[in-house]
Amino acid sequence: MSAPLDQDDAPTNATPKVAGARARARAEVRAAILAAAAEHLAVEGATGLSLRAVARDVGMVSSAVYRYFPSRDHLLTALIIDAYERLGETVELAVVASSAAAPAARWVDAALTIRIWATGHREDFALLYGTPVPGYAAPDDTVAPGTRVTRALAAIVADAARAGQLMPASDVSGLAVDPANRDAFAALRSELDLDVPDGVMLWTVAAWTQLFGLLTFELFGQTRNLVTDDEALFRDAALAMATRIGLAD
Amino acid sequence: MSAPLDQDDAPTNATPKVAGARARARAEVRAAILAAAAEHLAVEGATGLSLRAVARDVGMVSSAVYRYFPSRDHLLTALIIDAYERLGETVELAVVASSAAAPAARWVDAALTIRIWATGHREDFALLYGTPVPGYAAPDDTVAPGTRVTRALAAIVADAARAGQLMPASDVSGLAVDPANRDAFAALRSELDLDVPDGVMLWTVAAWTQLFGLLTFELFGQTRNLVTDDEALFRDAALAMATRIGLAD
DNA sequence: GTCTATAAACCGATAGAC
DNA sequence: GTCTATCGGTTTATAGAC
Repeated sequence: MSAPLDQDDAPTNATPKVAGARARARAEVRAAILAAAAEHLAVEGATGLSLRAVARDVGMVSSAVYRYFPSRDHLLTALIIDAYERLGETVELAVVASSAAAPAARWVDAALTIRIWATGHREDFALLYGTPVPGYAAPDDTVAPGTRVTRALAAIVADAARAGQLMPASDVSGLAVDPANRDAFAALRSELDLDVPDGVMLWTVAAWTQLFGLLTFELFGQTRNLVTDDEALFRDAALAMATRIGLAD
Repeated sequence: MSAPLDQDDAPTNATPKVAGARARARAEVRAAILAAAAEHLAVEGATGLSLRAVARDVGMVSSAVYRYFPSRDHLLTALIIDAYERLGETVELAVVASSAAAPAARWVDAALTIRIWATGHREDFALLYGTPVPGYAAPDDTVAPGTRVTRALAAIVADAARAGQLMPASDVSGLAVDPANRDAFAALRSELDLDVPDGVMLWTVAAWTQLFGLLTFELFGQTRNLVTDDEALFRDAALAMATRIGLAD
């Protein structure tokens, strides 16, 4: 551990003359706070995130942080949105990059991309998909960034359908969905440009929950000693679901 | 907000006289502590579980609780084991009770039983399957109770296999599993008396993660506005997985 | 085995000087 | 915008009287 700093701490960039561009400085401090908070997340979890501790790490005093984030919950919200955006962007890039590949391969690739991100950012994964922080209600700002991953996955299925590379088994395309959810599925279909039968949508949703269920089990220790190679199981499961959806390989 | 109390607050039960058969009294106090702790879990989550607050609720002083649980972590462990046992017992009972029914129906029934328990005990579900408590490492005592649910689900597949009511599709029974996990699958097979091909085991594992993934999404708010009737989606997905495994209906 | 009292930390949030 | 100082609360855990 190094001694706490009470001066600027800008390792990569040259320190701007402090009287100069206030706006830029502010953005930098904000980023520094977020970075320190993210580190804290890894150790104490979201519940234990403390503005004071973060301030200490970044070399400020607690009250100064309130100029950047009006409360602990606002800081938490910023962290959540950031994490959603980074994960979403990562998956979107992978999906775009693989657009020439076969749909099933694209699905598996996207799934593995999610897994790599999740295993490399366990604390962020827990923040997004783990137990909600007690007493904290995520504001609506977080919901749009949260859909990026889902949209990216759905785009693979949508692309396949448009390209005629979606060939669901007969017992899938004819699968009936509970009437209670028929309207919701219709809304989802248009929302995601997913011009596929209900059965395919059901399996797509199933595959989606599957991916995150498997990751949750792996990262939260539920598969202790269950399997030797978690990635291999994940890949096998992802491929099985892809072919079940009807994605061509 | 009501004024804080410094006296007993026992709405339903009469306060037991603190003398008498020490051993029984001890067990009762222990149970009272656990009950109060469980209530607390619902509000503050596992991370925020506080021995003092629990002591306050049960009408003791904090130091007295240390006679029953040597530390906060021991209390947490007891809570985890209790929850696992209760869920496990619930599912086991359901599986036994349905032993005369068709395998697919048994699977859906067991799945719905899990869901009912989970939705009725959100905090326990989060404790067992949510984000691990930072700084707390679950001791090995918790792993055996944790397998009860899994075993109960696997028993349905095993029973079906023994009764000749397991008819996996040809693309399932012939499904190859990554060589890295072949030994693990073999161990699992004998551990669970699951005399089925690798492909069926893979789909069983997939279905298992599926159930909990769906529940995690539902209970942790990931399916906000996604679907109208969560139970219906859950049932549809469970049935789809059951038939995919090859369970007869 | 329960109590009082205490140590030694921690927290979010605010007031007001500079 | 950063600082000191502070309010009013929280926690785990222990010492020692009864």
